[in-house]
Amino acid sequence: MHHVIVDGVLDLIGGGATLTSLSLVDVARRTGISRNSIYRRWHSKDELFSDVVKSMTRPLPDLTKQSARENLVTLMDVSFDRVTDQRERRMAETIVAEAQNFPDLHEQYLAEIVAPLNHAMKLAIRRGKEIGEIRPDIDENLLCDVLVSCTFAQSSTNFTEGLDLESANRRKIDLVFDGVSPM
Amino acid sequence: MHHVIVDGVLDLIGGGATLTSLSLVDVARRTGISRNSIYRRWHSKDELFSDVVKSMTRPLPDLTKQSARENLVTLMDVSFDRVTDQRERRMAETIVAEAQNFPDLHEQYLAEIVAPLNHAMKLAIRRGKEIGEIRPDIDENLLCDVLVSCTFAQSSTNFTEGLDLESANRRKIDLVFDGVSPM
DNA sequence: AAGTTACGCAACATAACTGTTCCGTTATAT
DNA sequence: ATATAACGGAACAGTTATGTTGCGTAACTT
Repeated sequence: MHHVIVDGVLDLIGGGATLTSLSLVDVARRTGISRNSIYRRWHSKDELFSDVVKSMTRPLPDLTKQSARENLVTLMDVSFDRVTDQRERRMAETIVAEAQNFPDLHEQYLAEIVAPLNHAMKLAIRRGKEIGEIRPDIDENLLCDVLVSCTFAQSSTNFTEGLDLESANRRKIDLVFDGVSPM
Repeated sequence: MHHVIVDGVLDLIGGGATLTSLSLVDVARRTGISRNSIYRRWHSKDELFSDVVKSMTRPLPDLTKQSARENLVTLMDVSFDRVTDQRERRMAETIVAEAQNFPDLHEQYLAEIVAPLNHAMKLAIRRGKEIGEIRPDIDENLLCDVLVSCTFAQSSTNFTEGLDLESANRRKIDLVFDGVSPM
């Protein structure tokens, strides 16, 4: 039941609803569960949304590869998968867009979804430095920012025309590693 | 009057409202203009929003510098300024988040806001290739995607801690140009 | 089998936005 | 000065969500 409702919320958000506009009436209609039962379980929309975000957390892969490039591509792919999922992407977009209306939810999102990816990225970068694959003078925050941006922004703007999504992350990593200047 | 209402909408969106949740009652209250007058001028919320997006278009700077790095930094700064503006950033985020509910608006946003920046970026990249500042084998779409992502994503995730925003764009350009691998 | 828990259905008052209408007032133009 | 256009105020019915309550039923426990 819990899972059905959380799932229904994700469906509705994925279908175009907004955190503000989503009504518990909609959720009840969608899931076939009485509005009453929903009110019994969650005392506010915020609590329900919090459980939805909790359901979105997934374990990140371990950094098993020896190559920093490989590890970073893996992380970007994971993040990209998440962005590719219509429901979770829309949920994330809506949380960002309505951060002011749901500040706690936004914070939870940053802490449970964004931060872990960020942390793993930095770890991979640091290891890349240790094994001499990344120059030691590179700003970890800056590089991390660039890479995470690439996976997140892809959804926000549809400017990616004629870009092979399968290999995009790998090619972006190569681009950032090798640079675009002539040797 | 026209301008006052459009401005009021931007204020409200910037203050946390959603395209869906924003009511013309709110707009009337905010602007002090009677709800009646608003209905007379715009027959739907979509038309009003369309004018709001129109008000957000700004001319992009010409690519006057000789250096591709400089031109690209300039473009990223312009884009970053836009993202820094609380109202326009929120408007953009909301349009993306509610693309399904307002497909025409989303298309207009892509065409009038995103596409021009994208186009200018690619032009700058192409010139960089011509003058030998960028390797000819670099995929323009890929590079453009990475750079535009950086400016757009900055808003979506607040992972940018300890990053000097003033110089961030320049340093990102340098990072992408020079690469992170040891020479 | 009896008790507890969870659920669905229905109703309720309250509140908010919509779209439209009618009417009075204030500018603006010629 | 007078006609036209633009505006504000107020009211209207229709729709929708909220939060709560009462009641009947189904399932699960011991």
